[in-house]
Amino acid sequence: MEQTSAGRGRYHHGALKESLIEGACRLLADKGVTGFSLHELARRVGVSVAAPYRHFENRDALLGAVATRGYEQLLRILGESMNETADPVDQLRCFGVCYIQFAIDNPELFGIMFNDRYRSETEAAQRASFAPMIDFVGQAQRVGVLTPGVPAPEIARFLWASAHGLTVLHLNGGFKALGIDDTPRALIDSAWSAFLGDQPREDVAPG
Amino acid sequence: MEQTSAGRGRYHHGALKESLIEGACRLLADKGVTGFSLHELARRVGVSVAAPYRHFENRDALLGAVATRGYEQLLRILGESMNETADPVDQLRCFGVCYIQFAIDNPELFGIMFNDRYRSETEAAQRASFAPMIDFVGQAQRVGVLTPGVPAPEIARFLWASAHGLTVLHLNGGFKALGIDDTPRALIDSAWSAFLGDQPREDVAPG
DNA sequence: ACCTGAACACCGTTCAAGT
DNA sequence: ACCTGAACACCGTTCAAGT
Repeated sequence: MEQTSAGRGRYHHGALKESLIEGACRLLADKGVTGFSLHELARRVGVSVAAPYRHFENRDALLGAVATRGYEQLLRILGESMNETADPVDQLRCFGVCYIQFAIDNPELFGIMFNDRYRSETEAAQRASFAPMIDFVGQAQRVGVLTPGVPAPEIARFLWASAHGLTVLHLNGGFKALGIDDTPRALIDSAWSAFLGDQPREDVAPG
Repeated sequence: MEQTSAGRGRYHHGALKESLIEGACRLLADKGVTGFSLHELARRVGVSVAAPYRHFENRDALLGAVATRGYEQLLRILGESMNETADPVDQLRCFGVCYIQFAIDNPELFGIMFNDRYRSETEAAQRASFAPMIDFVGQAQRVGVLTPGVPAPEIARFLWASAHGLTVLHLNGGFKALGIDDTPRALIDSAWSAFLGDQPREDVAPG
């Protein structure tokens, strides 16, 4: 065998830890949490079953690292999307729509991110994902589109929570029998209309 | 060995299926989904490892039955609590508080109930739990405390979703760093104040 | 320091066999 | 019809041993 990717390639890898995380992300997406196994991951990455234990204390620690990647990916998506408009209300709406879409695109990853089992691993990344949301609420308050009476973290928390609940119920199929438009955009518009006003803006021209 | 409980007691049980579900509920609460195993369940119930397969197609089907029990229990709790007052707004508040409290008391069960994995088993029970909520929203609309313009199922869905999101974030510890009162009651009051008015009623005298 | 080989206890599921 | 016994492939984790 030739040396693998990273250069030094002593036994098998130069960067096994990174390969494990990437492989784990794919394996999780393929098989779900229940189908996820360290044996198969080791097989896929081409390494012995014991090798991952040099880099992660156990299965939970590895899945915690995957969940953390999830938060980083979500943060990046939210950042990109919310920068497409300067209107604070549209930014908040963007957050909700992207949040639901992210969960639809990565259901197994999303399912892991809020599991108490991995909290110690994901805590920091979760807080980092939450921070920009608070900023945008603060901006909306300063512009006068949200009441300044309530602390921004409290409003942000509620917007996050309701987006989260809508997402879970949507993934769970809870809206199918209700005969309601259940696109991410429609869910958010309808849910947040009491806060953000009833008429969503049409196609926003990028900056 | 003497005959067990139910009477006929041919080999071991009269009602193995019921024993399995009850044992599974306890095992789930003890060990969580990840720690839950059919081998240990069979051991606890005092039956061979193959026996459960006469009553459930597989592990998922058994956990689906447990999740269904969860919905039935939640429905009972909601019903009891919401009957303690006749005021529609207090009834809705009751729903939110009970919902969060149920999840705090049964975190592993709650975690299973909204997993897509068991949806086919839980679908009907979930809809049944959701129905009274729609009724109460309808009543609140007729009394004029909620706008009649929006269909009741849509409002109910949103209240459920936001309660669900608050619950998950709360269980996940997401409110600890924010320095906010995070009792179930405070979470619901703050979250729903825009819909249900700002001043929650004090102790309601029962019927 | 980083990885392999081999092993252990445990798990989901199956199936022939018992009553 | 309902259950047992025995088995299979698989999994999480450990540990002595290799380079």
